[in-house]
Amino acid sequence: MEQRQIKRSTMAQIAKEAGVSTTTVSKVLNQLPGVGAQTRARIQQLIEQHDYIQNHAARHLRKGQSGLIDLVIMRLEGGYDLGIMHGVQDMLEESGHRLVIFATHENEDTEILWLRRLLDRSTDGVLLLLPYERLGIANALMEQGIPFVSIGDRNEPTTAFPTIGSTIWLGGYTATEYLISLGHSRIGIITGPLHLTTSRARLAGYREALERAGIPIDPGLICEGNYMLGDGIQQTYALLDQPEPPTAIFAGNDAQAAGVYQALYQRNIHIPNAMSVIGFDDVTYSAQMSPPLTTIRQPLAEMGKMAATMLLRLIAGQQLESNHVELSTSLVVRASCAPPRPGPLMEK
Amino acid sequence: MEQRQIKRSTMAQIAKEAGVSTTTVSKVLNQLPGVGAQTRARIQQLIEQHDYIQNHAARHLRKGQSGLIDLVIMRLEGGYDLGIMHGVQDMLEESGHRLVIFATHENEDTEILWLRRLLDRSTDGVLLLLPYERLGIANALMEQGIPFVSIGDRNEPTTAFPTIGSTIWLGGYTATEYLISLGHSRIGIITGPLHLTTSRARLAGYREALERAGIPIDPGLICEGNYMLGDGIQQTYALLDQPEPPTAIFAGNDAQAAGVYQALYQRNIHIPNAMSVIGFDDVTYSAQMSPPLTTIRQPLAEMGKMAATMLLRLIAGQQLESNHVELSTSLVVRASCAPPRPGPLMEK
DNA sequence: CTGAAAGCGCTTACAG
DNA sequence: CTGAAAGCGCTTACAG
Repeated sequence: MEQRQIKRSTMAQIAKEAGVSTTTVSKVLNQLPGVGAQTRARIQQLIEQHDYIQNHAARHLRKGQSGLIDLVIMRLEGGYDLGIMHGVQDMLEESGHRLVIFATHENEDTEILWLRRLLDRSTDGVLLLLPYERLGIANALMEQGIPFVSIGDRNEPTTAFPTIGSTIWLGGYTATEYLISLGHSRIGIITGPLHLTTSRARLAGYREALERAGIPIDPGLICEGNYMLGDGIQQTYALLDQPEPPTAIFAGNDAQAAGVYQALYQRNIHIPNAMSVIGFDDVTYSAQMSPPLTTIRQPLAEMGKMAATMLLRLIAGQQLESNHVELSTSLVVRASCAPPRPGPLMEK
Repeated sequence: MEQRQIKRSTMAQIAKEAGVSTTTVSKVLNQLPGVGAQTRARIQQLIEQHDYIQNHAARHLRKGQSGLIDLVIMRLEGGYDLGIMHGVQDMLEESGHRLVIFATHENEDTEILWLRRLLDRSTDGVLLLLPYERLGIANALMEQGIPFVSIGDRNEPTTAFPTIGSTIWLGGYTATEYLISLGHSRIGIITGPLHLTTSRARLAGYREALERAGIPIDPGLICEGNYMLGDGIQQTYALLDQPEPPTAIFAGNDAQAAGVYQALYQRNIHIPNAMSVIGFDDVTYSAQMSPPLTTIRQPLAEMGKMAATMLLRLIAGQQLESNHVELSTSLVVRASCAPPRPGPLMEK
């Protein structure tokens, strides 16, 4: 197929045709003062006629800004990540920046490759959507003086760099309290890796709710998972195989909840009649599960937006009013929870 | 927080320290011949010492290549799109290009905005992941001489530009044949919008399989949908409310299949005991459904890779051996299909 | 209000 | 093998 490269006009051409200098054209293009109304109009017209657009590389070289933001991610999974990304996109669309996606795939080599590429000054700033362990990247960025904001999970309660998150503890509390309000008292919880502050926050919320309700905490009902479908399945089996299994399960995130669903399906246990399930995150597919998942919503899009806003501010050289921001979680009631029902698990 | 911008070294500095011209440094950096072994070594060392990396904007301005590829998408949904994107990413990582994601959100204005931005020469090429109607964009790109490849659905059997897809017809045939092999003869199908070639291809495959098996085609079992969860629900109800409902349902894609699951759950119809369900696409979450969805796999990652490869070739000014490529679909058996069972739908 | 000139940091003929 | 010079297409003090 033919794909001729069409030669686009340059500022010099416009200037020539208009009989002015490129300086003047530049002023018109950038809406700067210091141009006569008539001259401006004439140039404006020419610009439109030519369908002229400033060459990006040239501007970038002069101004030192690429208009690019890197979003670094371990792997695009389509849940949590995607929600954040939507928010980021929305914000950047407004600001006119473009979003470059980079997935590290947990591969140190590609990570280093990316890090090196950063140094060619082709990125104005970075959004970090990485799990805990990889936060060494943050140090590299700080060293290089590249603006960045970190989103989501982390292992330390406090950090030296800007972060955005949500009120996880409250989410854990709310989920548990809701289950209790439905009448449950044996509530299983499948957590994330407990070395993560954010995993422990969920658990702490769970504990708080039980304590407030005067329900004793049974360590047998607390299972550590890994935020993935697979451990959701396994830990559910572990929970079901208890001498006195729970009547409700609180999963650490929605992917894990999908695992809970699968295990329950295998054992032929009806949701929510025989077992209530509540998740965490409220990703796109949560509403698409059967039955639609009741979950704790993290305002992912808003978090992404906020992170982008903070980053943009950093890039502009402004101060952040606060280095750490947490947006509030909320309960989304759908169809996976019901009052506990006496009797064996199997029946409908 | 402090985020000092660190001043990086330039080629000129390296040249000065090495006591050579920038010409020579440039040759070393780009591994060009014409530099003495000793000089080369000395410069190489200096480069490493300085941790020097070429300024991206300057290179871009000189060479006219930005190293950026735009992926244009309607909306990142986390299914089909994401699979393609993974493949694209893999390929671009190899080639050293960076992936810019742009979502149009079905909004004409943002689309035009994006189109205009393309003209600043900041993109080397474009990957189009858009539904049918929006393919007017293709024309704009052709006019501008910007290399691009279109992926997936389309309304015309043939196009003037490069496309990549998969053997949809065969997929439709394979799915239906599998159901028939299980013993089903009343097989419902929920299609995508029938003005799409790719939707009609699925249906044609379905017809072919039934005809081959000598099973008469019942128009009442053919429902037109829209590739979304919602219509999956609705059309399933329509199918169930037939005087003689099907024993198996073939959904146009996996999102729709999730809708089928929901409707079936509502009516308390067991999958696969009382109803078999087969999907199309094999997206990430298909295996996470309860029960895991049997589906027709489109090799999404491979399609993305192939599209990127083709685009890269186009950018390099090479000829494509073929303008249209279709990768093969395949059956992925999981747990949502079983032989039909006589008797009413409700029982377990 | 307008423009000549320098310069952003590279690469690339071209000459020696 | 090596380098001086031009130039990619802009923006920005600065002078008039």
